[in-house]
This record gives sequence, C-alpha cells and structure tokens, in this order.
Amino acid sequence: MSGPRIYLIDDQASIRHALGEMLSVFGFDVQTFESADRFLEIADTAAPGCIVADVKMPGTDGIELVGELARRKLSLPVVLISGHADVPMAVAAIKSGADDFIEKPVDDVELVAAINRAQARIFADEDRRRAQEGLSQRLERLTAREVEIFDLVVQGYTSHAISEKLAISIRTVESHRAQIMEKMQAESVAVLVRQAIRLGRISP
Amino acid sequence: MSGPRIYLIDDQASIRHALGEMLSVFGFDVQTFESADRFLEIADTAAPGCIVADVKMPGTDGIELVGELARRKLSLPVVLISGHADVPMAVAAIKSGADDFIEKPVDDVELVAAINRAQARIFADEDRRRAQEGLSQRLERLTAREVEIFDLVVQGYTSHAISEKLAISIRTVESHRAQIMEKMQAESVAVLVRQAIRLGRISP
DNA sequence: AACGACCTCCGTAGATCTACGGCCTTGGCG
DNA sequence: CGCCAAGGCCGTAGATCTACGGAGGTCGTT
Repeated sequence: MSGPRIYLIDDQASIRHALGEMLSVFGFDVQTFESADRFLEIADTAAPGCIVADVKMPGTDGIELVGELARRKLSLPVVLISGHADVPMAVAAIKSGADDFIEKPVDDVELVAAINRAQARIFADEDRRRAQEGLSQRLERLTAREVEIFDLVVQGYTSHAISEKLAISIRTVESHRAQIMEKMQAESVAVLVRQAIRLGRISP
Repeated sequence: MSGPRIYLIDDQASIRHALGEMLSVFGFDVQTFESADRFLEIADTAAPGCIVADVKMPGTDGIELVGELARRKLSLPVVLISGHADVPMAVAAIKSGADDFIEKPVDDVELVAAINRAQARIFADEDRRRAQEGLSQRLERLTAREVEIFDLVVQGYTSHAISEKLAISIRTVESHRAQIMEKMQAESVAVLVRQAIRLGRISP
C-alpha cells in the first residue's frame, strides 16, 4: 500500500475493481475515481503519482483530461486505456500529451511496464516542481512594487531607467532592488534573470 | 512546382506515383525516394520541407527515420503513413516524434491537412534555428579568453572575482567584458544571460 | 622583418550598484 | 487616540561597472 501512487479512473466499476486489485498486488497504492471530473476536483492537491484512465467516459474524457492537467500545469504522467481504440484515437492521445496508450483487454505486464516508464517522469517533474515552488514562494513574498521592479531589472533596465519609467528616485529603486535580491536569495543579477525565466516572467 | 517542398518516401513505386501526382496537383513541390536511406544521404543538405514516409520499408523504416533525423538535429516535420497500422505502432510513431500518423488507404484531404499542420512547424523551427545560428555566429567571433570570461559573467561573477580567478587585472577583465558585450550585441548583462541560456552554456 | 590578432596592463571620468541609516504615510490594534 | 509594523521614499558614501584612450608583449602568418 505504500508503493507508488496510482490514480485509476474508469466509469465501469468492474474495470476499476479488476485493475485496482491487480495493481495493488503489484504493490501500487491505488486510488480509484469513477470519472475524470471527480479526480480533477482533488487534482490540485494530489500527491505525485501516475494516472491510469479510460479514454471513453461520460463527462471529461481521457484525452480532455490530459489537456486539462496541462492547462493547470500539473505534470502527472497519464497512461490511457481504451476498449474501442483505433489509430486516429491513439494518435490524438499521444499528441495531446499522454505518456502511453494501451488497448483493452489490458495486459497486466504491459500496463505495469507503461506505469514504470511513466514513473521515471514523476521524479524528474517532482524535483523541478519543488524547485519551482520554492521560487514561487519567494516571489510571492515580494510586494507589488518590488515585483514591478523585478520585471524591469531582469529585462535589463538600469536603476536609472527604472526610476524614470516609474517617476521615482534612483535611491528608491535601488533599495527595492536590494530587497528583491534579499528576498529572492539571488547574489547576482545573472541568477535573478535565470529565476525570472524559470518563473516564466521572461522568455529565454 | 514552387510550393512547399515534400519529400515522399515509399518503397512501392505505385504509391510514390499516386501520392506524388496527387500532392503535385495540390501545388506541392514533390521529391520522391524509394527508401529512407536514400533520403538520408541527402538529408543534411535538404531544403526545409515536410517528409511523407511509409512506416514499413526495407532498410531504415519510417519510425527509425524519425529517430535518425532527431539524432542529426534535423527538425524536418514527418508525416508517417502505414498500410497495416495498429494502435501500438501508431503510439510508437508519435512518441518517437512523428508529427502525424495516417492509415492507408490515404485520404487525400486528410494527408494534405496533416502536411499543412506540420508546415507550421517548419516556419517556427526555421525562425528559431535562424536566431540560434546568428547567436552561435556571434559567439564564435569571441576569442577563447573572451568565451572563458563570458561564461563567468553569465554565472554571476563580478569583474573583481573574475580577475582573481584568472589571476589578471580587473581592467583587463573589464576590457574583455566590453568586447564581449560589443560582439554579442548585448546592451545589458540580463540579455547576455538569456543568450547564454539559448546557447546552452548555462541551464535556465 | 613586418603585420595583424590576441592578451595583458593602466588611468581617468562618469554612470551604476550596494550598504546603511533616516523620514513619511498607511492600516491594524490595544 | 497612541503605538507600531510595513511599505514606499530619499540621501550619503563606498564599491563596482562602463567608456575612452594609450601601451607593451606574444604568436602565427605573410
């Protein structure tokens, strides 16, 4: 029960039970949902894990689920399964960002293998997300004014240019800069710029 | 004949002829190859265009072709077509990086639509490649010493720190910095850092 | 030998950044 | 109301960077 977390989503109770049982035996910590919408309600606070979802479901279908996760910037790996699979559907699924696409009847070994492949992505994503989160928290501790100046600094504006743009004194800009460097724990502008890029405030 | 370029690869002469004829009518500038290997011989010098290839071919198959193009860092879009397509094959094709995967018998409208979607990628890739190339050219015009200092600057080192690290005068470092900013056409350290990231010299 | 490219060093003046302390306003709290 | 913390503002002083010019030495090429 304490193994890797699996979010199993299928509208058919029989499938939920069968696959859930199988994955539990393989040591996964399975949590089941009867629809993608139910899962999405708790998705934002969900622990890292791999999603196994049916494609054809009432409400949000499996492919739309992948898109919605991307929209929310939740990078949980998704393995889609489908009973009436055809080639165009498989193509659409992978192109939308699903990690794998498996036909029913599901071969146990095949599914577990797919999950394990997807698992590798979790760790990489988690590390990145954790670093990202620390960064975001630091950014949130900046005041509105500081954020404003942060953006201008990382775009390459000098303190002088910023002071003119905001119609305030250069000293004021500089004291804000000092605060920014302090709060963001950046010892140089170069580091600050990289943080801004990771935060998506400027493009590389 | 002067429309978008298409590289049509299929081992069956009849398909080459039929699809080639069709695409020509649609205004594409079609060039045909009887095998992926034949195409790969000229791939490095190929003009930008979209590849339309069969999956199942003697020698390098369609999916391997995509991998080989990626390995050579050639970002030509690829539309794969297949007669005996199944879901796993389609999944493998898209996951390997193909832009689309279409089943035979090929629907003309469908293929043209796929090509046009892939076409959009050409322009984006070309723009990026062009910008990247300009940047690389500028970097190559830096002397070895300048590159060394460039790396230290974008990592956040001050001129003073650099002078100590390299055991040279601060003035020397500063004159190198001036040269670097000049040659890289960067008006601020922030811009220089972003260039360094695009050049892959530092991670975001 | 003459040349150009490169690396090195230097000084000065002005722009820019950093560090430290002080003033003022706003908004919550006893 | 008085108090206080937080945010915004500003000044002085010292460190750092930029810009402009000048100069000597090495190395490979012509």
